[in-house]
Amino acid sequence: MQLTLLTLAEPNRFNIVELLKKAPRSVSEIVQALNIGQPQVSRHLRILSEAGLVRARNKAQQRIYSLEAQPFQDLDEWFDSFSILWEERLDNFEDYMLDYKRKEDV
Amino acid sequence: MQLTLLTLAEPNRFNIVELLKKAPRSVSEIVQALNIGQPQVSRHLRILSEAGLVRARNKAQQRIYSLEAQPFQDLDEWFDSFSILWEERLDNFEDYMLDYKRKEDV
DNA sequence: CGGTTAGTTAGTCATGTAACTAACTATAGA
DNA sequence: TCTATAGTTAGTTACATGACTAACTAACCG
Repeated sequence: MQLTLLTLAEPNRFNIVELLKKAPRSVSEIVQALNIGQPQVSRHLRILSEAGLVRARNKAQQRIYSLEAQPFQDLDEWFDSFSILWEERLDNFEDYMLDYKRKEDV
Repeated sequence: MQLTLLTLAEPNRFNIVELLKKAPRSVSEIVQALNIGQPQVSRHLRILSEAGLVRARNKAQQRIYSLEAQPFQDLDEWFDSFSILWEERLDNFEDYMLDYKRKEDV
């Protein structure tokens, strides 16, 4: 998960992922969409691939990249675990904060 | 969101956030939990703070840091948008893939 | 085969950033 | 006011990583 975050933090890779969310794409399609050269895209795709975020299938000379579900699902769950911060039962959360403060004050 | 990702990608900051998810904490409590010095923790907290992920309140000489909800909520929503990758209606998703392939073949 | 299209790999360079030490600031208490 | 506690800021160094160019590999086609 740590690895997934690190991989997504790079802006070009973030953009590649956004692109692939809409549909699988070939390397040259990705190159056209971003503002960097083909070797750079290739390298970022390798990093994404090694982190398990994308997968490639061959289509003649083309390589069609698409997203893998798992790591995104993992992060989705992780961020869900923060919902305590905003969810309905704010009152309860505040109780818990107060409780913490009480503990501090000892 | 980009910024939030970048900020969270650093392992120590990730750990700090995990800690603060459980409860607000003072700097020294965080220092004890991690394996780096106080200046480093202080610096990471500043970065987290500038990215809007945490907030501090003063308590005598201590600074008590806690999480801000908003950026986590934003990322939670963003990752939700990937649920097309794994959710129930896989069949529909496959249709959509096939549709894409058809487009390719033209 | 020879060429063309599609993509990857290697090597160099520059930049950003994390860790460390040392010095500084602020609050509390005797 | 002097000292101790709690944290921040500054300056240096080292390392990781992204961009670029050039060279390489693979698949298809005439």
